[in-house]
Amino acid sequence: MSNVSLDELTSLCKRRGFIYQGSEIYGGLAGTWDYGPLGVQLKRNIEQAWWKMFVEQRDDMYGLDSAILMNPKVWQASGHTGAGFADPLVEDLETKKRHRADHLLEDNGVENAEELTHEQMNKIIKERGIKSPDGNDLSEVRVFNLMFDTHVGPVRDDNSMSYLRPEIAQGMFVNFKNVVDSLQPDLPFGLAQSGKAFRNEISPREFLFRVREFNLMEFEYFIEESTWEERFEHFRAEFYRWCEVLGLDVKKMHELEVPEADRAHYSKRTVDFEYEFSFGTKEVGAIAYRTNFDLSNHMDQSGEKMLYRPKDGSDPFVPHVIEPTFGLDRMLLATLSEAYTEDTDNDRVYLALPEDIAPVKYCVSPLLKNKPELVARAREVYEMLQGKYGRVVWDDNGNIGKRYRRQDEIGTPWCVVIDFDTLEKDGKVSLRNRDTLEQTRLVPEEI
RNA sequence: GCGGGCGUAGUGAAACGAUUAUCACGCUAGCCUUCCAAGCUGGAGUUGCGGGUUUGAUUCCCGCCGCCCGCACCA
Repeated sequence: MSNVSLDELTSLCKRRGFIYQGSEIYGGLAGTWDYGPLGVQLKRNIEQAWWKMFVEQRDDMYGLDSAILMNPKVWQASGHTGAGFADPLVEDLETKKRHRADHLLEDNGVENAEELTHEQMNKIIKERGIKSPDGNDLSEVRVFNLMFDTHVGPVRDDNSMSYLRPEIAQGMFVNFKNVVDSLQPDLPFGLAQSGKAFRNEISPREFLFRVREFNLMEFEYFIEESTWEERFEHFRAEFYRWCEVLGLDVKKMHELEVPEADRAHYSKRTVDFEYEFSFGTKEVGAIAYRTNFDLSNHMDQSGEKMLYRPKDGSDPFVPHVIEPTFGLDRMLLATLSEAYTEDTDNDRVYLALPEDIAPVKYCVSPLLKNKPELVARAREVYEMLQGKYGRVVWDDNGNIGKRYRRQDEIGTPWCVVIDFDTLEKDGKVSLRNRDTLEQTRLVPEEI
């Protein structure tokens, strides 16, 4: 619909109270954003729509809300303390370009380089005189860990070290046994949760797109191995149904079949779902077939039996997993980009947000502010609508056109105006539609 | 993290080594206004942070923070 620039969108978000830069009065903190009053309402509406569609309206999905801090053994079992999240990097001393040390070694004929320690990598680079792709000397190997570390408890030593979770999936894997024991779900079933995750990105960019603290919504859907392709396709279709809830144009959604070399360490197949942003076509969600990598590893590491026991008495097994992931902030950014509409015919900008997720549902105004009888009736209607469909706001500032423009910019789908005909004729109020500008008249009880 | 550019009200801009930093829109109070940013009269609000040079710094210099572009990275 629109191809709004990030600058314009960022500006509107700030001006109207959707999103502010994190810690702004102290000069900001890169990669963090704060949701203002309208932004948090929009975010919650999206999250709730997701929960409703995928958890409440299905009988095979179970909700969960696990802790952000986890036992560090979780991250060893999941592979996040190794290559990928803790990358060994070297720098070209001339060009200052950075390269993955393990990739460079493999390019130079060293096998399984990612399993080497950094000391071993340094040694090989020195012994064999390995240069950068541009033929220059290299710096020492340094680890760049994408996980934020922290310490749990009063003593700051290696034993107290933990991490802020870089993904929310592990909370569902480690609770697999608990849910099976307490609810005895039949396979297939899913665990769903939404929440914060943290990644210490090298360079945050593009507004809400690449950030250091973000919200994910995802589920782990446990299946029998033989059914994985069928389940994968099911969620692929569901993904598009979800995009419609957000009002996203499916023509702007693109699938990227992630080649093996680029896939996560746990994944046997991954499809990224990308949206055409003004700054490029970028990932907003994905579906990954994680096999039984996670449950198997947790079973090995913890000694707990991560097994599903079929009720027909056949052999227990470790289920496989399909994992659909939705980046909440990225989805929200796509939703705003899509909704942003320049209506030059009417000299206005409005957010064509779907009614279910718009932060404000109704605005109520007296046609004129200086007529007490109009104001009084408008107040009654305002109070009547309060809480009926979510957020309702009152606006009597300036003139009616100004109020419409203001509500347009925050995406309020309906404006209710009380005028003289309301009082003198039939009690009907006007209901103005954000997108069509059309007005209908009806009694307030019919709204 | 590297290289380049940039940082003045909420937004977009202007100006200056020196009196109280300007303008538009927006916001706000009052008047007015019988449905799409009209008008009138008021009001609030700005030099990112820290240091240096200087009689005097928003302006010049340095550091930090942040933003943009490119590279790299991106489970």
